[in-house]
Amino acid sequence: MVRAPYFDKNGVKKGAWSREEDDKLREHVEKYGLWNWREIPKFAGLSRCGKSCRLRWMNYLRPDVKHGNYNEEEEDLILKLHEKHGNKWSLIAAKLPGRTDNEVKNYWHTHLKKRSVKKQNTLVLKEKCSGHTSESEGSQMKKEMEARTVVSYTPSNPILESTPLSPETSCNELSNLSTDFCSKTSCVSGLKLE
DNA sequence: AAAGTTCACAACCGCAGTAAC
DNA sequence: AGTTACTGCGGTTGTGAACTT
Repeated sequence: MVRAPYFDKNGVKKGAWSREEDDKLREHVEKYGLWNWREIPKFAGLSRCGKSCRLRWMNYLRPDVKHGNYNEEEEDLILKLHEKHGNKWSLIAAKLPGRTDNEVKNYWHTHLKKRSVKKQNTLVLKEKCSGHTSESEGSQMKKEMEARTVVSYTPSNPILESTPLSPETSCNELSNLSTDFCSKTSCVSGLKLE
């Protein structure tokens, strides 16, 4: 699950942290506090760069950090805050006690992104549908969106790449995905959605 | 059972902001 | 005012586990 430990050309260790390294860092920080991340690894007897130590401490070793087990409240809060602030992970994490920006970011990408995209697409579709009153306009729009789905389905489409599609995926869902991608990328395929 | 694919997440990289000199 | 060093942030990558074919 994590990168295997290795040494770079400068003899600095990288990759997954061992239990022993964690203990050394924790012990040093508890004893002397946080003062200079560049110096801490030297004094703690670690072959790591300061940046790596800082990340390890901030995200996993800090005593107040909790891992996993996100409840619904937290999920909703992340979604709301992301809607409001965008990818300001440190800002979002600050509102969630015990959560780190890295963890929130990972959680959003793996669990909440799909929900967020779907929600946005539903809203966009609702708005568009409410603007088309006649039946012919509605069916015309449906055709248009289905056409966009074909145009937008390329390997470079990040939304589609990140969203698994089953054979049962409806045309509407596909349209939603392409719609979202278009709006996000200023419509690469040249079909603009206003 | 083996091979291929997707998921989950720890860790790295590069950049920007800021403080110190 | 310019340069350097340090820190923090967000994007991205690497890889083992889990799942599917």
